[in-house]
Amino acid sequence: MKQIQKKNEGTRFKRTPQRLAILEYLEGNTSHPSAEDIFRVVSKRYQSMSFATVYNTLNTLTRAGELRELTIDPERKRYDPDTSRHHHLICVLCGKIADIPEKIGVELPKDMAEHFVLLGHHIEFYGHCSSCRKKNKAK
Amino acid sequence: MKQIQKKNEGTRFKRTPQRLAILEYLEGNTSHPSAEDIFRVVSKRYQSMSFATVYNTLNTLTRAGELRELTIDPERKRYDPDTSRHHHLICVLCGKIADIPEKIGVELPKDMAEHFVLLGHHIEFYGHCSSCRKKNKAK
DNA sequence: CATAATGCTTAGAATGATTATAATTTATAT
DNA sequence: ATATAAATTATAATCATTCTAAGCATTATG
Repeated sequence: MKQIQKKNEGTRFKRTPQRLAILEYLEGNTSHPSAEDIFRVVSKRYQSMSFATVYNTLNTLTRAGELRELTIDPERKRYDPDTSRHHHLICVLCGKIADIPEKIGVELPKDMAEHFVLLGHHIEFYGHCSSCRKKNKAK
Repeated sequence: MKQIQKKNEGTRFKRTPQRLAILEYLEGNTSHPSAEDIFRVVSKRYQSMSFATVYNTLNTLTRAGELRELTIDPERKRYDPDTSRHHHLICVLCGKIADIPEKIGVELPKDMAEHFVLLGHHIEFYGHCSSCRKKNKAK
């Protein structure tokens, strides 16, 4: 994300305070926030901030390849400032999403691999996170 | 899907013509249709069919474990009558979604596996399908 | 086979996420 | 300083999905 700020210097990407506030919030953020999550936090500082600005900025960053849109939550888009290849682990109890490094070798079955040009893949792991696991034991 | 029909005999699942038409359409269907896709086809036969009935039925089937809701398309839910564990291959050019059998061994990194109770996983493969590949070559 | 009870269907309204619009404001390069 | 292009804003619009309330149809039962 720091790169975003650098990368966009000297381009026609205007460094408005609203955008900088959104970038600052996203920088290193591993919570996979929705647009609303972002709006809620950032609009506290910039009271004039509009929801539209959040969406505009997220779309601009996504188009620029600086942000990854996640299609994991069926109710809303989530955003991930980590655009490197990695996977996700979803707690089906609390909904938290964690990152998993891409060390996992995965292959398409041969018959399909012959016909399909593979560009990438994404794994969603489902289960119970450690904190929910503990809560359940406590019962 | 045939099982749905059997399975629900004798239960309080009412076998209305609308539901049977939806079940028939879904039976063996590998197109991963959206609610609208289903409505478009099925409402041709049952002209009185309401969109709400499609949603109601899809939700009922999903809750009964007879249908799988896919969170792959960021714009809308897709439905898969194959509820067995398997993965998907998405053509980023035409949007078609194909099934991949679950023969693929995948493991969580050890440090994460220790803390997380893993229930399942789902892989999305992205690339170009054979038909789009041919079209592109033709240019 | 008649009927009650429950569950289903329906149209339309409501909701919630996201995008579009159009006027105003601001960052940036000159 | 200022022009220009681009961003912000409030609001309206759109699209998928859910809710509601009234009437209707399946199913179990007598």
